Amino acid sequence: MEIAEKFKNVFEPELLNEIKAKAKLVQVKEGDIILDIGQTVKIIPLLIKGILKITRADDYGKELLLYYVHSNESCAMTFTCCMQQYPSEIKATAESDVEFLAIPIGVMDEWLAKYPTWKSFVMRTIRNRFNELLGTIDQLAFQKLDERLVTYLKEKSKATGSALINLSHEEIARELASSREVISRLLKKLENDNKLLLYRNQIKLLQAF
Amino acid sequence: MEIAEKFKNVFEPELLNEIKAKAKLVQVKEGDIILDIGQTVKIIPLLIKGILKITRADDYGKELLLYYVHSNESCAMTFTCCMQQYPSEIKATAESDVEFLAIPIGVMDEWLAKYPTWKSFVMRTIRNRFNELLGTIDQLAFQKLDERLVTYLKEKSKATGSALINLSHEEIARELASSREVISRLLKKLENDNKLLLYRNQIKLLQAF
DNA sequence: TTCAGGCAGTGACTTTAGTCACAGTAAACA
DNA sequence: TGTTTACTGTGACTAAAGTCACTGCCTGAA
Repeated sequence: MEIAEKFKNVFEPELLNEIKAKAKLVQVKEGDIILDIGQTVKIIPLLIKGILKITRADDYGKELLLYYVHSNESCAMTFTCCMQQYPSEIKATAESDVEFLAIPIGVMDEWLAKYPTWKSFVMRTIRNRFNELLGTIDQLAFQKLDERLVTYLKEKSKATGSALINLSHEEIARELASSREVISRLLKKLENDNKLLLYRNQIKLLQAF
Repeated sequence: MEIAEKFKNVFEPELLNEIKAKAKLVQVKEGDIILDIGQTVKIIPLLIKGILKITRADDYGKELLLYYVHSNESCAMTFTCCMQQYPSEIKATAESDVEFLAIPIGVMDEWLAKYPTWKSFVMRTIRNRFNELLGTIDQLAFQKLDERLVTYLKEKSKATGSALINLSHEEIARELASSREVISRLLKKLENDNKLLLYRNQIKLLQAF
């Protein structure tokens, strides 16, 4: 089994064996919703390939991007939710085709006590997600929409590893909890400032960005 | 030692003994800063009495209230920061006179593996703080300032257990990352709507609130 | 008792963001 | 190929929030 190899520098050998024995490989397609708000957390995902997008939504359809989960990472929310079988407060969508190891929540408790590498993985993950949420809060509280848009595009580009971003203005507005027209205008201003080029469903970031 | 009694329904007896042996009682005055942004976390606080206010600040002085830590609770940030000796991303101020048990971070690791009640306390705390951060994000992303102000006043009242809130408009503006004049106007509107009464450095919430 | 400093109220204005309406254009597909 | 649909651009307006400037008032220290 090649899969657990990805984690061989993260977890101790015994734990890797446990993972091999207990985890199930799951594959989902781009756009699939892994977990929606209100659903009960049933597994802990360990990402092997692809990117998960974690978002938050209000009662009437508005949405907001919180952070991405990359390969070799996991989602802190699931750790803490699963321990006591609480429903999820967030939504996880496959940003690209995704493969992950689904770890049954039952082993969480035991592994935490038994495997130091698991414990520090969990703590590191929680710490990172906390900081990402704080980053999101900073953006919302202290930055204007044009700055948030720039940050968003940079992150998106970094996440996909490309200067070409395939998104409509509508989708961007959605993830920033704003509106399409406003995003269109701000993007146009960035284009006029030679920071990027606009195409239909596509944005190309330039060096100056 | 009476102190650990407060936690006798939360932790197992052995752990209580350890706490008695290793923790140090600390008393601070209203307004004291327990931990500032950038400082290294040296202890885990277990609150016995009073309220801690956790805030976030940007590079140029603007501030934002994140959440309160009440009696019998702790701060999730310190858990995860201390594990790897990272600097704090947040600021903790004593909202009232505060007493807490300072637990040396060294024991964290050991207790997590050894005491199930400690582990679930930690996980519960992390989960609660996550949800509070999500609440803050919701407010910022989806609510207008007048709604945020109302929520803020309600929380404040709940935290202190009183319908009388001793704050200047300036301070409120600060914690909502807004400006004094705007808050003054919104408060005035609430007063006109018979939701509250305004005094110098004091606000009285009415039933209608 | 006076007076300086902190606090509150408010008018006038600017900036930022959101909304409405509509036009033009690219892509999809029948 | 022509038609439909989704995406983009933009003017005009409204709403929300922030800023500036000034006034008056309460209160605590001299």
